[in-house]
Amino acid sequence: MTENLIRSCCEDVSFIPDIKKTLPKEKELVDITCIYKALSDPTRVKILFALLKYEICVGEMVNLLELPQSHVSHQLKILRKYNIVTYKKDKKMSFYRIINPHVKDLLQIALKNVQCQKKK
Amino acid sequence: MTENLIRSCCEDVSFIPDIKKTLPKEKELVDITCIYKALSDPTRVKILFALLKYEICVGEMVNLLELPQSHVSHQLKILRKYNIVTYKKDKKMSFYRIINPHVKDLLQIALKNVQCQKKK
DNA sequence: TTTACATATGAAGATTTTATCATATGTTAA
DNA sequence: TTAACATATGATAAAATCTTCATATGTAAA
Repeated sequence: MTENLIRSCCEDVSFIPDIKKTLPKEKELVDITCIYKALSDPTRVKILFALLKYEICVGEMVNLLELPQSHVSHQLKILRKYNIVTYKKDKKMSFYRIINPHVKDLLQIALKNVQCQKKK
Repeated sequence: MTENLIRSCCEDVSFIPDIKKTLPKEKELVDITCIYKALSDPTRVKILFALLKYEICVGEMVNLLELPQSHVSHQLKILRKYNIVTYKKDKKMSFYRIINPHVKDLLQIALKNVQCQKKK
């Protein structure tokens, strides 16, 4: 990570406007953090790991997670809000699946990150 | 995302224990969410985008972000807590850089995600 | 049309996170 | 040693999030 970093210097702040230009704008920054917020809860991450392989209905998630049904539904609502999952109704049940194409990569990187840090 | 998903069925819950085995354990789930928590604030993400290219001291970040110095320091403390950045002292100043090897990928994916969603 | 089942939502307290002010620490220069 | 500067920390109020209970909605079977 350390290669070729440009070292700034407090005496010369002239390049600060240049850095500013390269950075994402406020609106974009907030949007970027949305996906991280969506993934920063263990219940939601567990749901998503399951949904990587399976299309699962709410009742099964409740079994899987051993949490109150309302809690699971609320977490699913959050995942829907951020456009990470969608669902289709079949009889009385709602079957969920992932629609965001980047979630899988994000999950895998975070998992690798944990396993990598464990070694130290 | 939809290809080859195994469709579960509430009548047959026998496979639930099998899914459970494949999922990360509670401790690991919490660890996974840590990196997302670290990245789920716009100020921290902005700092990290800058640190992708530059090694920057706190005073410059204050200039860059136009936020109170204490706020910037607190955010840096959080990034240190999660082992995402480190710093070295030079004269009176602290120069920060990224040490986590996965942050760059995570940032790029989230950025792509935003740009991708904008198109819709 | 009742009844039961599956899921979703509202409300509210507990917890966590964010943002700011005031101040402490540590370093360099006078 | 004192003063000035750069950064870090403590305290705290405000905002957001998590979690649960109670209940609403919607569907299908009796």
